[in-house]
Amino acid sequence: MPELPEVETIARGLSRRVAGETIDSVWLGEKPEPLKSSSEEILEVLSNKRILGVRRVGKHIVFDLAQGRGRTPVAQWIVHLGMSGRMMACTAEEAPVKHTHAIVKLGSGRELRFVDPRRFGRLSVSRHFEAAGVEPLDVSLEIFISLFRGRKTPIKSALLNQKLLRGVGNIYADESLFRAGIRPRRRAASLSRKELQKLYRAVQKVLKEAIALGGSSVSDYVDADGEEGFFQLRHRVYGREGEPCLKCRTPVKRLVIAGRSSHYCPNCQR
DNA sequence: ACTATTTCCTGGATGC
DNA sequence: TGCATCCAGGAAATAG
Repeated sequence: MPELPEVETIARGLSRRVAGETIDSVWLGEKPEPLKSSSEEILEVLSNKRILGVRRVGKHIVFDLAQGRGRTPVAQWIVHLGMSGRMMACTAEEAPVKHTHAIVKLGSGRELRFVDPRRFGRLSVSRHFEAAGVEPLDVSLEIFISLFRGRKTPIKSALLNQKLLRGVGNIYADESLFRAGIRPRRRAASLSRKELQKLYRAVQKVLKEAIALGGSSVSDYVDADGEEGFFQLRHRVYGREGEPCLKCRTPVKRLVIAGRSSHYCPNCQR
């Protein structure tokens, strides 16, 4: 399940492979499940464009597009991988795998393919893409603290809210809360300044470590080159229900908050 | 203005 | 072995 570190890894890999390429043609499956854009809009915006580069915004992969040989971006192609989405760069000879919903043929003969078995992913186009929320790795401590002011929702839910912080998903929310020593059910507004500062540092540390390790490969995540990440080996609570806490040996607990599994150590987190 | 709940989707795991 | 059921989760939609 791609969150910020996985999407960052994928976007970097894609940029390395397809930056500068022209888009020759686009094929969209029957139900590409576009977010805000119709199939017609996607085809219209992508045609005759060149990919300037690929970057990550929150959990979105953003392809910056220029007209013809131009150097200024005039539109963006935005891909959200959802739960099971994959964006792969491959040669035209490779047989398309099941659940391929979009194929973009590039000038070099290579192709970008969007594959998504569970269909939670979304494709869209925009001419002025702006995401809600702030980037957790760019935000200042003061702004970070202000995000949670007056919020009665559990801190876990607040971390998952993409309109506040963008890019943090279930794994990194749990791992950050563990490292900050904060229970997931605590009301966001009840956290002290000191606790929020710990959380701020924990979020940034966890995300940076995960990016350095190529993300977490749970279920079937692989990056743009088909490589697995290694941060799952550093998970301290996520997916470890019943197993001993790596700090104090207390069994890790799991509860459901906002419909999401939340893992924490009842002893280390207060 | 917030917050909580439901919905979408399918592969894999579990249970009988 | 095979079939039914449950579960995972991001974010939009809906309800409160």
